[in-house]
Amino acid sequence: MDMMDVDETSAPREGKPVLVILVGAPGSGKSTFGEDVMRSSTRHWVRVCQDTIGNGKAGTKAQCLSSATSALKEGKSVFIDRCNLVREQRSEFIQLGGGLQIDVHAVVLDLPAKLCISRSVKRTGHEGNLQGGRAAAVVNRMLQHKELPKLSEGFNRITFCQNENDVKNAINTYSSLGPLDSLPHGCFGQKNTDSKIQVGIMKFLKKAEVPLAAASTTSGTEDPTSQTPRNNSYFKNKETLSSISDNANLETKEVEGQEVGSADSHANQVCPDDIPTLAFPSISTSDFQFNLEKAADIIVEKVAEFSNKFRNARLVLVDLSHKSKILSLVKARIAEKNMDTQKFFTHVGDITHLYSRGGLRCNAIANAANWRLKPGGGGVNAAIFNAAGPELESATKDKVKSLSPGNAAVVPLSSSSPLFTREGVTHVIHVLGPNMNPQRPNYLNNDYNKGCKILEDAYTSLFDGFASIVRNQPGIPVGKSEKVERKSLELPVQSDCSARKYFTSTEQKSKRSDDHGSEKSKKCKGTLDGLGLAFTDSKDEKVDSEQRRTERSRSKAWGSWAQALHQIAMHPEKHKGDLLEISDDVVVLNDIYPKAQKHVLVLARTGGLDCLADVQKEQLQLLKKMHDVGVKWAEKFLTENASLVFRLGYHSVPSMRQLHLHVISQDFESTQLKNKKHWNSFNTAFFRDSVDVMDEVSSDGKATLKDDDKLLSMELRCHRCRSAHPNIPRLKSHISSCQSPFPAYLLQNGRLVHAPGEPRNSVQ
DNA sequence: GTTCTAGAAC
DNA sequence: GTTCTAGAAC
Repeated sequence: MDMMDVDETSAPREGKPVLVILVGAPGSGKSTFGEDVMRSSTRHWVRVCQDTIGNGKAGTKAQCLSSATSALKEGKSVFIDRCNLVREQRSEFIQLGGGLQIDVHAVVLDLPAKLCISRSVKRTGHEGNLQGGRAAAVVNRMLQHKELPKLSEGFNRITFCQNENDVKNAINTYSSLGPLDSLPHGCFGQKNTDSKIQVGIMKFLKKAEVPLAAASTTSGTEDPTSQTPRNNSYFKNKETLSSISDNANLETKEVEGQEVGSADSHANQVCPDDIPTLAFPSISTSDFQFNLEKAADIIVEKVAEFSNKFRNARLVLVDLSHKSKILSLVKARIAEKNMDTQKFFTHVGDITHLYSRGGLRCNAIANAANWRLKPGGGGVNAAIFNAAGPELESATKDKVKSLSPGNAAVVPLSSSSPLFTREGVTHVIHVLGPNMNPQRPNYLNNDYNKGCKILEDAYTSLFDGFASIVRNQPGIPVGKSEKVERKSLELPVQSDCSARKYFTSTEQKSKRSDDHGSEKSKKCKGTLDGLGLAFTDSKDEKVDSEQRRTERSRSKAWGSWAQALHQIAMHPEKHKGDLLEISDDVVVLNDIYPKAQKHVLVLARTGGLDCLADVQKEQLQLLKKMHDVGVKWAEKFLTENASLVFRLGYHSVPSMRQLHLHVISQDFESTQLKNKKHWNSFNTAFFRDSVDVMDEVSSDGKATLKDDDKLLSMELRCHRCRSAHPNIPRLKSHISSCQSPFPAYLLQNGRLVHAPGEPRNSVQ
């Protein structure tokens, strides 16, 4: 504050402003945070507050953006003081900072909801006029939709504060950030679900060492006034590690105290941007003295090429220092070309500690190698060999002896390597670029025609190598392919069993087991082999009946996403871990998008039996078997929860190929039940009760289909009291409390399965 | 089947 | 302004 307005001419070139996006509910203390920092900071700060910017009227995001822009252009650092709880609300501000090539930080005031509410209820004269009783509801609603910021959104640094002490520390950090200082990049202070996932995996791997979700900002670990980023030394791994290991232990205990579910249960927690990631240093620009501008052009060009081919992967250019010239050159080009910063961004940090110190998960890292592929030298090469342990050297030797400029070699990391256990890195890709340093081998004597060509080749080889890792992650799992595929790539354990398999063994097929009963190995084998669906049609199904049926049925075209159940029915042994039961006739599995508390599928294994329309009298026994197995599972679930009620039936027109019986509890309590079609497919005549289907096939040789599209767009009615509701949320809130008995129709013929004596009012 | 998102409905 | 739906893309 005592700092005078710094105009552009007198502002030191290095003293760049910083854009800090405050994230937090009303009452979380955003304004106080800004004010506290401004009170004691030697920087010139501007607080851009949406509540006050409108001069009495409600402010807009656009006003905030323009006000922030002009302050930043004047060299002033800016706090964005609005809730910014969801990603989309933050994105334009991040772009703004990216365009101006300045650091963009998030400070997340993730304090207990109770505290935020009590503060906003109490306060009077709040700028946003949010006070009194209304505040509680608003805060609650906002918090329900909060999306914690991620580095991949484009932040350089994120500080999470979960209690007042964290807030105090963060205020200190920013208060003492002088005009010429900068703060280390990365995630700080987060103890969220990500760490739980990782801990779960590490437990499974039985690794003693549990990675930090991120280096904590708790007092002492961070010195904001330091000009050198804490994570700048490649050679102090051991010391730095032990200095934070106390924290790590504390955190381990804390997290382990919580319920750590199975890997499966985390599937829906996987964040959308947990995708295969390659971190790479700039090739040839340090020791090999390659021209930075030319290198930056090539990096951006090659990244763009890669991104066009691979949508489900991301690349991160990493360098140690904030002052890295190559990073800022590349950053400028990213902004210029408006590149997707989800898929490509820059990161300041140590490439051997991206996850443990920066919260950035990378499956693969690139090494700027020497031609002999030997450890030592210096810089990135020494650091990576050092961090990876002796295994990397031997694995590299096994793979390739030497590297000529412009080439890359993919080396899988042993699961005992600290890079694997601590950072989640499964592969190191060695790259050798062109050399413009007379002191080093293969000196090009400033021939940039050759040099550029070689550097381009080097990046092409690097990205191709990464692509081969991504591609060799086994294919498409049940239902939604991409999500699980991401999951499989995200977690070291899975890569351990799947991706690496590609490199270490070509004889996995001989291992296919036929002991359906054994479930012992399901954790790894199941999930991993389970992902290995190939969509080539199998030859071992009953070809004769297949042909007859395809002739007969009106050859419905099944999309690629509709094949998963068919694949499972044909090759259940490949999916053991995902299945509840396998017999000669049927397979039982949980619906991966359950529409109720309990929702399983009983899948027919007969080839060519795709839907109810394909069913004939010859399948009557099969239908009975499916029904019996379905009832058996319903009864099993009823022993766990007697209040459930089950209904068994088929969709008149299923979305997934391969005849399957739904066994679904009638609470319909599921976040996966999202739209009218979902509801109506289980609660109109479109849903064909199994008992009725069996009766009809028995008497007429075929089931009646109710495939009118109108059924799926019918008004929403409660399945118990038949009351109508305007939309899905209102319907769901109604059914969560509706106690009416089921309609008489459902109470007949055993259409519902419930525990003996339950529900009380369902007596026929 | 899901995801994404424009724009209708409130 | 926000919530919710519905259609397209995959």
